[in-house]
Amino acid sequence: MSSARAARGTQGVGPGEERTRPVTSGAVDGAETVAPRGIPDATVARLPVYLRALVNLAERGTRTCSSEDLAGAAGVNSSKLRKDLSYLGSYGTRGVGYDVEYLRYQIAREIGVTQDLAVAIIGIGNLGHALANYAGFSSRGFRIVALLDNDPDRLGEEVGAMRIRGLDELETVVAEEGVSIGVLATPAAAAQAVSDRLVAAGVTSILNFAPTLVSVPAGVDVRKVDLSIELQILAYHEHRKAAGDGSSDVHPSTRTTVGV
Amino acid sequence: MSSARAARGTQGVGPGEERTRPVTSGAVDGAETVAPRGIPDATVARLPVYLRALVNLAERGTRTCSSEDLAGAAGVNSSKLRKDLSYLGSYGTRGVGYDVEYLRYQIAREIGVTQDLAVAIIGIGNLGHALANYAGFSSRGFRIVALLDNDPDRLGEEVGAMRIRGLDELETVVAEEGVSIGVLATPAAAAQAVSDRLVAAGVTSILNFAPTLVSVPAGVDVRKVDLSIELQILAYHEHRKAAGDGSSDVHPSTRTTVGV
DNA sequence: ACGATTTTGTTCCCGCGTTCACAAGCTCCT
DNA sequence: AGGAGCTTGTGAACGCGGGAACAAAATCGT
Ligand SMILES: NC(=O)c1ccc[n+]([C@@H]2O[C@H](COP(=O)([O-])OP(=O)(O)OC[C@H]3O[C@@H](n4cnc5c(N)ncnc54)[C@H](O)[C@@H]3O)[C@@H](O)[C@H]2O)c1
Ligand SMILES: NC(=O)c1ccc[n+]([C@@H]2O[C@H](COP(=O)([O-])OP(=O)(O)OC[C@H]3O[C@@H](n4cnc5c(N)ncnc54)[C@H](O)[C@@H]3O)[C@@H](O)[C@H]2O)c1
Repeated sequence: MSSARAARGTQGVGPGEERTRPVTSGAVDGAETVAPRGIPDATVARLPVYLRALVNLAERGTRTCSSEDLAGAAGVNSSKLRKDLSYLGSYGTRGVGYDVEYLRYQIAREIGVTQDLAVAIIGIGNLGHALANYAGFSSRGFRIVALLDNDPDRLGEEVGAMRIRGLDELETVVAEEGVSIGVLATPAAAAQAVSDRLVAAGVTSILNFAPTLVSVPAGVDVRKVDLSIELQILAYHEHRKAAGDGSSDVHPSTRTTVGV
Repeated sequence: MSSARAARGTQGVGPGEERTRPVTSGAVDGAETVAPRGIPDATVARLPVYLRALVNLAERGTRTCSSEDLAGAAGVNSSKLRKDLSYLGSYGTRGVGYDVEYLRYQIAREIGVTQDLAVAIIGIGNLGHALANYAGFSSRGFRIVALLDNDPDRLGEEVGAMRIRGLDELETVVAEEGVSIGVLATPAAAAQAVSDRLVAAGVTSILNFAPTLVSVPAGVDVRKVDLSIELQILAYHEHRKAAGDGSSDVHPSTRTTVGV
């Protein structure tokens, strides 16, 4: 309880969350420098990208890399990368670059995936099956400890190396396995109710695939993955590309650097 | 050479794209007022949310709604909602609110989902199956016209109401069905190559589920959905919640219900 | 030993996005 | 008819994030 952070989770797509850090530019006098703890949300969202890029580099045998290299691998501006990393500390060496292994560890530690977090998936239908079978989670700091569904026909079914259990075991599983993240893959109509039970059982992070808003108390984070919305955003641009051909926007011809 | 510098699509998670509209303060004199066409990316990302909320309201029989109502249903600030809608035009009535049906149509038209867009899914494994079986896409402006895979064992397999076809049919399908959006659900190693073929065949929008960057020429949009990254972002906050319990700020001013 | 070179960490600035606050406009009641 | 009460649409303030530019540090070469 406690930890009444100002209302946090609602959406997840954009960094449109809220307060980032209490830095408060102010500083009337040089007395208080304020604890610099608190990494901007935009940076937090990129750390996993850097982590993955570092893992790839390490697998390829690279020992050190410059911010330029890493930024290229992660698909971001090198200046942004350096600023992001500077929030964690000074883990690079000027004139040399970053030690891949060391930085990898530091980022993993900052994210908190040095030891696996327990994850439960609720709603083992089409999507739930895919998630349960996905090997990528376990290699990235997560341990799927339970698959829950309320359809009697599914109970006991083996998915991956795991058995589907009844929804009535939710509270037990969360407590016994120390589940910290719940993945919602139920129909939209069931999402809020399941979310409420997860929260009541002590889960404080939810990844929601159902196309609906779930309300949670302060202190609980919800991120939403909405594939229809992703497609519709693409549709908008597609639409504009086709229609606005002669209006304002560029030709489909070579306009490499659109920006700036 | 770093070059390449894919103009538009790289990430998809944040609104951290680039140019929003070519407004460019310009207009030395009061002659040209500049075409107001060009909706901010952040707004575009929310339009589908509003659209869904409106559909829900309509199904519930609601005829009109205020910006406050709609904002509540969509989980955003009403002020933001009004400003977002103002980019589309003046579709509300002061003192009354918005006509649900009318606004729904206007947003759908702006997004470009009044007639269905053709979608092809490439890589019909765990995730591809789930996507192919998902009914939610067809009801939201998309028509899945092809399922492609390069595994000979999968060819001909029926998924949903559709047969899996070979990757060699990619170009044919794109041309014949007028595919405008390609969904990448192949392993990461194959993503870039498939993306290249899609683009060469004329596809200008890609939704990428593979945990890797795909580079595309200017004019092609890529949005990335990365579930491991979503989990890791949750992990970060989880981590902080557990560790920073006594470290920082905030009084326990129990602030409930987030969105509403 | 010392300067040239490389690359980080940081500062500064600009522009987008969010939010407040209010004027404009519509409806309804008296 | 006229005013009271809402609700939209927008102008303005402001804070965050992105990117360029620069200063500090470390290595290399001579
Ligand atoms: N399949 C996709 O590709 C896809 C894409 C986008 C969004 N989604 C969303 O993800 C969710 C799951 O999609 P799906 O295709 O897997 O649906 P599905 O119908 O195949 O699976 C839903 C599962 O949830 C179970 N369930 C229902 N109520 C439950 C409850 N109260 N508690 C626990 N389990 C419950 C059902 O028994 C079923 O097994 C839906 O909200 C859907 O809109 C799916
Ligand atoms: N399953 C999940 O829940 C999940 C979660 C996050 C990310 N992903 C990512 O989504 C992608 C698909 O995941 P999955 O679990 O379905 O994997 P999968 O191995 O089950 O399916 C991949 C499919 O792609 C096909 N394929 C391989 N190379 C191909 C090519 N060149 N052209 C066309 N098809 C090809 C394979 O035959 C297979 O059917 C992967 O990149 C994975 O990392 C999956």
